[in-house]
Amino acid sequence: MDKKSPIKITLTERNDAVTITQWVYQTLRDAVMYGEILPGRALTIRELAGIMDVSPMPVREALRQLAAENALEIQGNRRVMVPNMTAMKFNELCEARIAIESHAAARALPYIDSDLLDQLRTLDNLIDAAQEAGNLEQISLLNQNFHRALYTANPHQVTLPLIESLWLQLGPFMRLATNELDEHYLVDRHNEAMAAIEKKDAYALQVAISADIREGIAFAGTPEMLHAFIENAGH
Amino acid sequence: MDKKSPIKITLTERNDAVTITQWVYQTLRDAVMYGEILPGRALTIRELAGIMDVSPMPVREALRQLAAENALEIQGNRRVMVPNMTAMKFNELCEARIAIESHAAARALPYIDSDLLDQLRTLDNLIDAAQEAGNLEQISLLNQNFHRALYTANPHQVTLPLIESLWLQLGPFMRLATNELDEHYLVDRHNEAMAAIEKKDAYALQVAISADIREGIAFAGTPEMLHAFIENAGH
DNA sequence: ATATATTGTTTGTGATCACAAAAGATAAAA
DNA sequence: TTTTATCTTTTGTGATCACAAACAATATAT
Repeated sequence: MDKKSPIKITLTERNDAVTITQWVYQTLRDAVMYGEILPGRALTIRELAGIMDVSPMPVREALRQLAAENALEIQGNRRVMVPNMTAMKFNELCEARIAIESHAAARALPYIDSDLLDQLRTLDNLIDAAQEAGNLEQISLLNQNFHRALYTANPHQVTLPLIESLWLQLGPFMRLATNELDEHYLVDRHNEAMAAIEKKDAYALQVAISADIREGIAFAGTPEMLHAFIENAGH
Repeated sequence: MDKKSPIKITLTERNDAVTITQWVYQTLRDAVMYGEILPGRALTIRELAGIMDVSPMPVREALRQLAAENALEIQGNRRVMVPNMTAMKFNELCEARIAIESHAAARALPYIDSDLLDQLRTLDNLIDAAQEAGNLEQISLLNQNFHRALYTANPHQVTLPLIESLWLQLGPFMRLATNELDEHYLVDRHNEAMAAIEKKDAYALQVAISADIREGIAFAGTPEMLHAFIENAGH
């Protein structure tokens, strides 16, 4: 029955306060972000609807939304899939992250108060703990929370949706690489970021954020490793 | 019958090679970009479907896609509308444009050949002509084409969708201001950009693009004018 | 007159169906 | 074996419908 590799999706608990479309969207988004769907694998509405036990309608809407966020790709054939990755594109995504996120950080700086600083410190401690425990998923989740908390300090911020789109596009391939890593070494750049915040030093903050992003990538594996995964991911 | 102000949307010709959903999407996108829909005005699926003489289904999908691109806002009440603008948010959008587009320009620079340079020159001449003719819509359309052509020179480029999202968010309010301008003065920064390209000077290119964006905003009106429009747009 | 309850209407959501296009499978021809 | 043609199945699209939640308007009570 399965056309190609069977799709295995982690189904989270249905919350009644949320529409079916929203639940389907979140579920598929997580599946993409955590690399549960192979790039190039054709996604059909009815198949997903069957897996998730809903009608095709909410799936249609969720797929379209994810495509608009560049998490999925709709080909001319109307086929939907996780886009294939290339080494060059991966690099562009990383550089885009650095450019936009360091900008977002600098723009948020004037709005950061001591409350938020405490909150960031708490997140940083949680990350340290997750790192000792070697929980990779927890680390990347908490790391996202750290960055999100920083950027959203700016109440007029407009770049977070764009940043989330980049995270979504990188997500599946970060995972592919980190799966193979049993040992990892990560300098804590968050401390540098928080020191910069305390000094209200925008430039130092940008440097710290850039370094954090670059090392998060490096943490995903050596360039050679990453490229091997990326180029073979479609097959 | 009209709940509030009647919605007037420019209906372009239906192309049979395109799905109804795509046509509806493009039509609504243009309507938002050109400020044909008032910010805060509630958009209902059935009303738009009636105006465009299609079933509610394609309208639903188009609205969701535009919302995912931050062109529309879905409130908790499930109401859809063009988001209201504030002076601070407007400023954030402009600064985000500058940060991302100058990055995209620098990343495209190594890929620009003489063919594309000629193409840019042609566009620049068309802009000059439109400027003499005083055709505001033509100017902003050609200006977008100029920027798009530049950024897409990079075949691995990933930021154009993000940039288009920013253009969409700014579009309606650029229009509100420019409507009131009968006289305008615009330095041609595109020449500076092309000079930087010829010299393969990334920094000079970023300066030129930044200046072009800033003056495109200034061209939309004095800050005071703009703010007056923005703050009153919702009422 | 103001606040509260009730009724009728509109709206988004999600399910089902019909249909044409795309993909896959099978048979025929080279 | 490889290509080409024909048939079958699957799939996205778009229309229609049922229903509950949101909204608007009216009536009732304070």
